[in-house]
Amino acid sequence: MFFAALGDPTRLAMVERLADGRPRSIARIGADLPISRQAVAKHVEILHQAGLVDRRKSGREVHVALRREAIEEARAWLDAVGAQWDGTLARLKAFTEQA
Amino acid sequence: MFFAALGDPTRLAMVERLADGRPRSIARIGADLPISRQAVAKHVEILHQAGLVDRRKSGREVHVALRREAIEEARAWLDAVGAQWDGTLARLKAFTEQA
DNA sequence: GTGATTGGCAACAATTTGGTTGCCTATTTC
DNA sequence: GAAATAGGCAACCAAATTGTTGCCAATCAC
Repeated sequence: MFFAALGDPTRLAMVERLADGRPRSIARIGADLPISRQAVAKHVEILHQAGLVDRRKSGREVHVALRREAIEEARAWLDAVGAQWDGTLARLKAFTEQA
Repeated sequence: MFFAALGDPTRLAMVERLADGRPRSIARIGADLPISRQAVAKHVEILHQAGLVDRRKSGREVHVALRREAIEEARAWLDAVGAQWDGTLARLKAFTEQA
């Protein structure tokens, strides 16, 4: 799940750092975190399964990059919730049904 | 935490239904869920601690309402991530430091 | 007042999660 | 080639999460 992946503080910090768009190796991601490389690898795996990051192998390293589309998906979900709240969605629905 | 509260599928479903802006009692929220009322109450408590819902006691019932500001906060976070990606944030920072 | 309904509290069980360590292979670097 | 570095795999552990049940108090409906 999407939000679940962002729900862990360690992963949220990872995402925030990757948000500059620059890919990083697993070792590099873990460099400023107080956990083992294996723990970092597990978090990356969870982010990957949630569709939040891409992994590209290059030599002995794996470069992890944030997927921009994933962020936009999450925004779209929140927009939908906000729209429903406004009643905008209901009005839009009425309009499309009429047309 | 914010995203963690949205990370559970049951709670996500609750939020989606509450997104119409209408408060509901705990019993009412649980009516179409396959879990006990006590489990529902626990989920509501988690949503409340995350700042996602308000609770208003009325007689023997507790009315639970989604907090619109919470949704906007989440959107703001995602916007910030997107902005950093664009470099917009970096440019904004350069601007404010110059001023 | 009796009975049903709403919700709180506490104890408990099962599963998931977040972390560790040890060992292995592959790839650089010298 | 030897040593160091990057990462995968598996076993294991502790703590948190998600759910349950039983019981209790308050309130509503008749």
